[in-house]
Amino acid sequence: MASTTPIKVSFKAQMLLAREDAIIKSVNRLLAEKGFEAMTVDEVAADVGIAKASLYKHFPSKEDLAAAAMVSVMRRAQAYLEALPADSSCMDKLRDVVQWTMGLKLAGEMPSLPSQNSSLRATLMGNKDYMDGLMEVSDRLGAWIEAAQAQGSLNRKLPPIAVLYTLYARACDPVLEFLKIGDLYSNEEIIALVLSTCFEGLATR
Amino acid sequence: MASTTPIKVSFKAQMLLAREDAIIKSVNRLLAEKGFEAMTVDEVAADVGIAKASLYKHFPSKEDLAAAAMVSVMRRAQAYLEALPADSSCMDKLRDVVQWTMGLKLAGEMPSLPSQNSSLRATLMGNKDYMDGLMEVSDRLGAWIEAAQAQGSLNRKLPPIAVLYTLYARACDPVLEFLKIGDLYSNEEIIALVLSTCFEGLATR
DNA sequence: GTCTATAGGAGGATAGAC
DNA sequence: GTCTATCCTCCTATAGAC
Repeated sequence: MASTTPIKVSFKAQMLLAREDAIIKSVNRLLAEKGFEAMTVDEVAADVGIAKASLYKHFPSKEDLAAAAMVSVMRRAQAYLEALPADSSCMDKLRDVVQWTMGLKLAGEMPSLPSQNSSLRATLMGNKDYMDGLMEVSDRLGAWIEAAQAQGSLNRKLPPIAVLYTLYARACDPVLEFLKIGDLYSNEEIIALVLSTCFEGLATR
Repeated sequence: MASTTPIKVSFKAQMLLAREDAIIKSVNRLLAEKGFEAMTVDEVAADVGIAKASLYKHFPSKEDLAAAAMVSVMRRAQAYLEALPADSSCMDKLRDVVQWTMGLKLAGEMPSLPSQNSSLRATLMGNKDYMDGLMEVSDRLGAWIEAAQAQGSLNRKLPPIAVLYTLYARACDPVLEFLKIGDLYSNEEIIALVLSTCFEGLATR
């Protein structure tokens, strides 16, 4: 008995995690598709294939569902930052990250949250996993930004915080979806275009 | 009797228009503050100071309220474009327009609509005033973009449509509100920063 | 933890008197 | 056209059986 119990517990815990992963995956996709307000908990339940009440056993509110999706994305971002080649220049790293986030967005894997909803903001701010991830990512990017400025490749006149926000904003840039709807360019071309306007600007160099 | 009737009618019509202007003004402000989904018709009615049912005598739906606000903004944009000095270069005109839209946004006068909501999209698409305004504005900006490219001040490698979208996107750039919340810079400084990153880019020139 | 069924409430829209 | 009062749908969240 004592020898089987740990295995059983571990198995159940694994099932639990697998289900929660499936939930987060659905939430992530639906958030990317329709946004927080338009996404309903019924849809999430239907998409996962479980009853709505079961969802609420895993996550106490719709806001927490969204927060879990954001934590998931943040973890992926951290992993991506970690995996960047150490011999890249800081400027290239910044380019890579922006490119990666835009790829996520175009692939329908970037949750889009209203920056205005207050109950959601409160939940996010109270979520330690999310805030820690956000802080770490911001610190890393901030360090690269300052290094790139010191090296002279990034415009020294721009406050690092403004640069950071500008990079973050590419993850929810409406230009991406507009160009995608226009259907004139491939995802790669769209990313290259927006990446260019972001770093090189609209004006001729 | 016959002599007073036209005056009475005109007066009543003027009152009607004045009230609708007040409604649109409230809608505009609330849309800028909270966005379409978070704004409730009850709030609009309370803000205007009339009953909700009265609102529905003027506008048949919440979507039409938002559309009216967008038409209003579009008219202001058309007037602004019209008033730009004819001797300015096309590049300067584009800069001026973007600067103006960002000023509107920072002043809380730029309605923010979700690009995803389908019923709203349908109403907007079906609104001739809005579509006509959008077309005219786009045509004007498009002409300036192509002229600026021909003249060499705007990057020739960028498709004009991508440039147009990029300029439009400044009207709802989250970087503006983030920097405003940070409270480190004045509105003018924020606008100058974003304008610079938009046209000159993040990389050193 | 999963289900069915339902509470509870917000919010868009309307009825009908004046 | 303005009001009060109400309808009705949708959606978050929960109760309670298994």
